[in-house]
Amino acid sequence: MSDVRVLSATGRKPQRGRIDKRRAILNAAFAVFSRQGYAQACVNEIAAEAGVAKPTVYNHLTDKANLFRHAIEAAAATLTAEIMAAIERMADRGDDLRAMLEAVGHELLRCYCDERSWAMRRLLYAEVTRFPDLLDVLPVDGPGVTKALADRLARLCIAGHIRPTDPDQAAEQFISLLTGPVESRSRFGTRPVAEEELRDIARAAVDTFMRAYAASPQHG
Amino acid sequence: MSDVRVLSATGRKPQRGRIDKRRAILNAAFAVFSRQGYAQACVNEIAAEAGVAKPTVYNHLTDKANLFRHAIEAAAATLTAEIMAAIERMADRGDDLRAMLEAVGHELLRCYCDERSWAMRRLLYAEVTRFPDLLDVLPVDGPGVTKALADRLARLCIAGHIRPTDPDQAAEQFISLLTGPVESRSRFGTRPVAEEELRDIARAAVDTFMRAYAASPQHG
DNA sequence: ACTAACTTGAACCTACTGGTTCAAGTGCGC
DNA sequence: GCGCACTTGAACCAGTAGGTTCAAGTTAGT
Repeated sequence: MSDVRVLSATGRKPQRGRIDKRRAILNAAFAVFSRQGYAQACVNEIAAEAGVAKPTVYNHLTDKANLFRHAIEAAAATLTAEIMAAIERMADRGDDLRAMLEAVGHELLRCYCDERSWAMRRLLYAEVTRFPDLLDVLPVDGPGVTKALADRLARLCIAGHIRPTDPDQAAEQFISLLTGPVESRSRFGTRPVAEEELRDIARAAVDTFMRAYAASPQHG
Repeated sequence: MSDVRVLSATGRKPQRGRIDKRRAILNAAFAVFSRQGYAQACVNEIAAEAGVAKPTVYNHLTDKANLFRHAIEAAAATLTAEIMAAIERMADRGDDLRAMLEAVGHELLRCYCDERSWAMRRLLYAEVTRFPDLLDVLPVDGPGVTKALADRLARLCIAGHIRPTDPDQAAEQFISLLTGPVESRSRFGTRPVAEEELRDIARAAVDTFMRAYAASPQHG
């Protein structure tokens, strides 16, 4: 996957600054792609925003397409890490199911509404025909997070806290109940959603989810 | 909204062929934009696909931007009409709530999975920053359809078939339960979803919805 | 038949942008 | 201090595409 020879012919190790430059380029690339979209984004501008000369960009990442790929992947890795941390936190407070689901739901929505997150979804949605494989890196509503959530739900199922069901489907629906409403209300991320509204959406989603999936009727 | 003088100085009426040309242009434009995206689409190709000379395109729709706008709006009108018809059908078979919801859900998903529908969502998602106002025309998960569905649900609520709730929220969640799973499974429309799978998703959505919203526990 | 509206094809202009080249420079290990 | 790897800036090339112009049709009302 790495595009550039990091070991030269003489075995000299790459300098410290090089990797910083690469990171700067990828960050700038993601920022510019986010604002302009793939086709409209201009490599010149990316180089400028990264504080780097244009040939340096082409030295690190051969193509515009490659630049896009790696920029997306890098950004997705960051975002996904944050989300996974939120899901891991589900393990802790195991007493109150509803409170726990609301907490994790709210956390997920906060990640989902992050500016970078919207930008990433916009880019992936737009360029899915040109870069079909990139879908796998999608945060929040991507396969990775859904799977992780399904695992958690499966445990809750075994523990008898939710009724017996297909955990994959339950996770899918839980995510949908969270992200769907926020999608329309925020107009694809162009209008900021108040923190309070996010809470409400998460609460409503959990309420519906509990009514449908809770083992004992504890939604009183 | 119309860009071109349809009445000339002498009051001559526009020819029959003119409107046909316009329609051909808009259709071709939507097709090409769908395939290529806004920036990558080339007006030359649109003209060619419409069987029309390039200046004719600029005669009817001044700009590339305007061309995009009108192409989207025209396509959205068509799609929305189909969907509304599906929702109207909810009025009929009023006996079996579950069957009715499954039917309309399945129908909605079929519209949602139409190739044109995917293309439209891709385009809107991608260009929402450049054309923020276009979001209002979005079919299925747009404001129009959600509102119409909410109206239906409100009636069901009054009739006592579903428990007392905010119909807007219920509609929002119903749509989310339908579209969310299909979104991830079809990889943003790049992978075809089998008819049978669509049925399953609709069934699962309705099941969860009924468990959460049905007045009497009729999900036995 | 006359004329105004519209269409056509092709050439044309202009701007932009992906990508390359090159000579001069810079930092760093030895 | 030497030399290698990398960076830089600027010029450069080539392809592409939005938009215009123009002369030559074509259509259809009167």
